[in-house]
Amino acid sequence: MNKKSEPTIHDIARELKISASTVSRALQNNPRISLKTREKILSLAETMGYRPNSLASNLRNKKSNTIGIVVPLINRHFFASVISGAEEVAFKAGYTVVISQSNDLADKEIAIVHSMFANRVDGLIISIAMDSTTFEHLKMFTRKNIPMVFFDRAVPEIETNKIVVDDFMGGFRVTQHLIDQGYKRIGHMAGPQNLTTYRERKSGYMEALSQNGLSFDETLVVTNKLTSEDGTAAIQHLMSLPKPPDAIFCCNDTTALSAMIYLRSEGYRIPEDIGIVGFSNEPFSRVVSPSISTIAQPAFLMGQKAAELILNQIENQEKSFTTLVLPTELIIRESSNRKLI
Amino acid sequence: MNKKSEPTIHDIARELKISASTVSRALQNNPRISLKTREKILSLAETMGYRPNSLASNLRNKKSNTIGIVVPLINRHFFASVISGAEEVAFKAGYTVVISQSNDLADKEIAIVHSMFANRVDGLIISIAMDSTTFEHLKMFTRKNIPMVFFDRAVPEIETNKIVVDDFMGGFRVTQHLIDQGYKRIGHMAGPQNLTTYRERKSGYMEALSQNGLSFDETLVVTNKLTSEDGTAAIQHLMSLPKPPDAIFCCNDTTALSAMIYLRSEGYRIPEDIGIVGFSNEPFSRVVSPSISTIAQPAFLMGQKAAELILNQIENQEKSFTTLVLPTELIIRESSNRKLI
DNA sequence: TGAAATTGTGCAATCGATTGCATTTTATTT
DNA sequence: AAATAAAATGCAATCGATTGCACAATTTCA
Repeated sequence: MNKKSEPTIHDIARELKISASTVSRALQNNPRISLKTREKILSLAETMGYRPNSLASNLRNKKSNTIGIVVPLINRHFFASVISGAEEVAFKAGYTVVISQSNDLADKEIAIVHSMFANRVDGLIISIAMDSTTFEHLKMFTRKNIPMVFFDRAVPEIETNKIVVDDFMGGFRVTQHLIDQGYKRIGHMAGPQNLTTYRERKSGYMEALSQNGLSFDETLVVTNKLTSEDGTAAIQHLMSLPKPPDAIFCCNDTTALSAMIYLRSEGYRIPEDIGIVGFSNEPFSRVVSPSISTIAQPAFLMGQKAAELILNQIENQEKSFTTLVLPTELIIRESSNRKLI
Repeated sequence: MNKKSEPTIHDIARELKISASTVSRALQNNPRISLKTREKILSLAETMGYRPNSLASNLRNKKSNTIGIVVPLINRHFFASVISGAEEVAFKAGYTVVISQSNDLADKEIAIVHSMFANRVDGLIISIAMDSTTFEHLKMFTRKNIPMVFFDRAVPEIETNKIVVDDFMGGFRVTQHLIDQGYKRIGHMAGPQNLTTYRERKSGYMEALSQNGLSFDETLVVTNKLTSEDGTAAIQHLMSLPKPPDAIFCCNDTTALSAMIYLRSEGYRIPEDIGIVGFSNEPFSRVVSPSISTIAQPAFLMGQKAAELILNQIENQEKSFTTLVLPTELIIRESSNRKLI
């Protein structure tokens, strides 16, 4: 590759017949260097096209100025938004962001986390893989006192910073809304119950039923991985029950959409015959027809907050852990609005 | 932070009363180290919880095993998909990916690129900011022989690897399709003409008109930044013309959607009265109603190819430059399909 | 058994920037 | 002018891993 290696502070020093220390200090605007020398150095650095080598200074300073972000899939609106928010804050603070996706595979997540440690990231922002059941690789980070923030999907048994949305209230609001709309048999498409996120949504759902004197019917709950296909399979199953539901709270918008598509192909009217509510407010939910009622999660904000938390821990030696519960917002759209609020 | 610093090869060496060189070699499975010593070392490394420090080895090897990716906005489906594809390939090859977003601002792009150079990325994958008009920061990379790949938005004057979709054919196909559907006055919402991408789409549009004996009417072309608001403003303008268009080729799906929403609010029927085609195949385009005809760009593939190209240059010292033109696919949906193909 | 060949390890420099402490230079004071 | 204080710069070690070359240990062969 580039044989002609880059100019270093030593090259500058040699040229000016001074020491590398002086050059280093001048470049950092250290007041111990006289204005005259500093200007000479800065100007030569400029003409030589000098660019500091972060690898070297990171090594010496034992600090990489890098934050790692691990998500299940970059190519998902929610995660991309979180990354976007985190990158924005990190960049402004002079940090670089390295990103990897676990594809929801535990093994890949472990490999990623080890690689991030090898790169000595100063902090880790992570939403764990659906598959992950052991967390030794993450405990390693807390043991080594490397700041970490879980977002969206957290590990309860690891004590560290967490940013979640209020999934319980989200599930509760959705269900209450459906009840308010006069739906009587409300089904639920749940996600993997090893993830707090989905457990909480289900709890909120159950609580709302209970508070309204509706009985909880386990047969109306389908648990799957929430892919588009899962959604189709689930809705088929639910509608084939002896007493099918008249409304469904889906744990994400993808399954909500699959359900809608299937229901419409079967001649059901939405929201008149069946009400549908999703979760996450995907970009498409607003524009499909009927538009999908859903819960908005402040993804971009979540990323910003995650980065702020991490930076606070890195730079201010903040030791205590924070759990941030961001509010969710119920967005009522056509798919559940039969009383036309 | 972590006072108790990490175990290093020296710690292992001291413990075993051997030299750090031996440890280093053993960890790399260098055959010069005897099996017995190697096993002793590996086992101790394991129990000490040793993790190599990439910063140090990167410095020594003058190689960061890192690829930089710069996009206008992470939080955009197309870019997120490219990143996702590139990350996948890079990770498999043992590379870390650092990502930044320019927000389409030239200044931020420059800062990012400099920071990536400071971090000594081994290669750069970039889609330039709409705002960028000077490219000194990118020429620096080519001058230093650091592999680079432009994707989607390339800089013609810089000779390096490029991956683009066939924008010309995309524009051509869209227009030909509209003509086939019997539309007579076809308008165009164009993007910033300093970007090849958008110039090519427009050229394709003009060529199709010409090949079909339709005259090109400059007043039917609106050029803007393709935001949702731009789309609304543009469609209002176009429809207020004395002789408004009966079809519009929008340079992205976002503006196509804005246009559709406005047109429907004004009582136009789509596709009967007006045909609309977008570009990029956003996830929402398939599911809105009417669904939006558009051009699919193989974003994930683009990211994979970009990473493969970069890796090939890094690892195989490939010197020649490649330009990859990926095919586009016209997806005919409701918004333009009045003859019901 | 001794010399040559083979195998295994260690020394020390290197990558480029940083920094505590020592030293030199300049300015200030008496 | 000498003494002291203040300011500017340099020396050398350090961060942790790598590697060419030298040296030591072991094996092989005559």
